[in-house]
Amino acid sequence: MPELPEVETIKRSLAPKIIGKIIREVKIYLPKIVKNTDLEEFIRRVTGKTIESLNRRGKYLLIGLAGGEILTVHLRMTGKLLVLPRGTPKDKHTHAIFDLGDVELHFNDIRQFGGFSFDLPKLGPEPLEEAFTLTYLKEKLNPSKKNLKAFLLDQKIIAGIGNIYADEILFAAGLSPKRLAATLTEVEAEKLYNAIRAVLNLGIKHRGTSIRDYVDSENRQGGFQHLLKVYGKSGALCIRCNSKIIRERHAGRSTHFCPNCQK
DNA sequence: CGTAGACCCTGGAAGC
DNA sequence: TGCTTCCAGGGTCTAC
Repeated sequence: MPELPEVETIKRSLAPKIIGKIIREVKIYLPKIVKNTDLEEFIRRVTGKTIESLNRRGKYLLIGLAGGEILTVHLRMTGKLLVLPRGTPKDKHTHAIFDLGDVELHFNDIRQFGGFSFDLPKLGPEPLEEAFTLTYLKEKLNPSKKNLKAFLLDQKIIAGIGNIYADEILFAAGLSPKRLAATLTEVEAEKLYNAIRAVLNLGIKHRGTSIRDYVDSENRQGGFQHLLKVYGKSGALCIRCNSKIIRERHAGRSTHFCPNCQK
């Protein structure tokens, strides 16, 4: 579900509520949410640890534990992390509860794709940090054989962009998702670079996009869904040129764009 | 190296 | 009304 702006919003709402708290007990109701580690070992490595930090890398949340270990969380499509009063009963889709004393952290995930790990895969640079430069983007565009949709979704190239923001970025840049990455001109590469930063920053400013399931740690929806220009708009008229927005499948994902003004 | 498709799941919407 | 089909914001694996 959540992409960079949603995970960033969750991080900001969650951090003041959990940093400094001690994980007194962990209950796992669905063992497969613990990835790459034996369940008993996972519980042992987490229990009794103070939460010292909360960071984001791409679409991952990084929970820094006393002693230096980092617990990573990926919410995939429908995962939620909710801070609730002590004793709140679990619901049908609550798969883990972290007892933090006065509050509990509930991991809730309808589709059961998300989970916890002590590993973090290799990811490209953060698009809103200094490491992501126009020069870097051009260096990656040039040899790539992917179309722009697949290029933006590749977490090893840039971390954190998902299906919604990829479509919105390409609209903002005036570029077709079908366009091959290596064919961009200097000017187009710069447009893409600026669109990536502008759209993601705007998404964060509006606290993410809530289309179906996304909420932050206080169960609040985002507001960026009201500002979408192409995602979910197939059949509607393009705000720039009045042509019909279409939907096609690219890179295995539903892709929305204006066939007239996205070149 | 690249991509296309299957897959992990549940549930809501749309089609018949 | 009820049954079926399609669709969903992600990432990983396999096959080619």
